[in-house]
Amino acid sequence: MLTEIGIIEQLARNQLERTLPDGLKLSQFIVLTHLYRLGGEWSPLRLANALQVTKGAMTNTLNRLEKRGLVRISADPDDGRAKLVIITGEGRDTLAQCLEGIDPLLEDLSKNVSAKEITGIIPVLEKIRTYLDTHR
Amino acid sequence: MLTEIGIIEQLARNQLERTLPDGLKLSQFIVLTHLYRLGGEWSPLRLANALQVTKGAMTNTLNRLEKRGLVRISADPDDGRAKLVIITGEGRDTLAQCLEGIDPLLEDLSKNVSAKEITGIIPVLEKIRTYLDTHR
DNA sequence: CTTGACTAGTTTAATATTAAACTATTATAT
DNA sequence: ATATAATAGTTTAATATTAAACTAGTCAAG
Repeated sequence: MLTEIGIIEQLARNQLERTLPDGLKLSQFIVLTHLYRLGGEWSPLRLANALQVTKGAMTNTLNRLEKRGLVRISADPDDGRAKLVIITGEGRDTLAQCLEGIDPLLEDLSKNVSAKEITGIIPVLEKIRTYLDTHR
Repeated sequence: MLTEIGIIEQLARNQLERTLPDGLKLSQFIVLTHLYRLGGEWSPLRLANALQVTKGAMTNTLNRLEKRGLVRISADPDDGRAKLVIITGEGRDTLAQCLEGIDPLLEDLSKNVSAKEITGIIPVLEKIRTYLDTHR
């Protein structure tokens, strides 16, 4: 089962990456999606933990997103060690553009796998994720 | 849903990698598992396609496995360009040892997610995989 | 046969990621 | 208050991966 999940992840990653605009990496897209969906200001460390990468990787990803103007990074006024990251208007626009590219893929997928099947597996996936998340 | 799958993949990858013996990478473990489960001789290219990595990555992985004596690589007698890869006895032993390390993880998982739930999602995962596999 | 297109595998340069060392802050315990 | 531990983020060195160039072998058309 985990092998299956691994292969799906790689296939999906490859196809997604192909639809992203000029050099936006999947890691950057994921951070952008996260900031957009959950909203608010996130510290780099919280992002790294939520998305399961190291702090160093997050430093790199955030710097690239900031250079593109897709996120704004500021000092945390309450903690001199920390920073706060928030998605910019341009970031939201770019994300919307990405999602447009992805839509046809999901449309196509939904012709082969019913919405019912998808919604059926999500709770189980969440359970597995939660388990893995709390037992590491 | 794909985000969920992505995070599961990363969590599982991290935990699996921790159980593997001295410096055996997940990529190497996956190749070994594939060769063991499906048996027979596989060309590097077939392996690369089956496991969704580039030929270059497979060259690297196979060289490392060969140096450890876990696979044997020979020239394909029927095609001067090709090679054939097969798992060795030592490879099988090492794999068995890896699986022993993983067993407790799966045991633990099965306490939180029922076998029924797992077997329920597998056909859907396979469907998604097959779809992604044939539409790229 | 010979040429040209294709295929299998390797190599190269660029990039992403990791673990670990490091810097700078904050929290805690006495 | 002060020393120690813990935390947030960056940097570094090592490694894996990728796309693309490259080498060598095969196939197919004429």
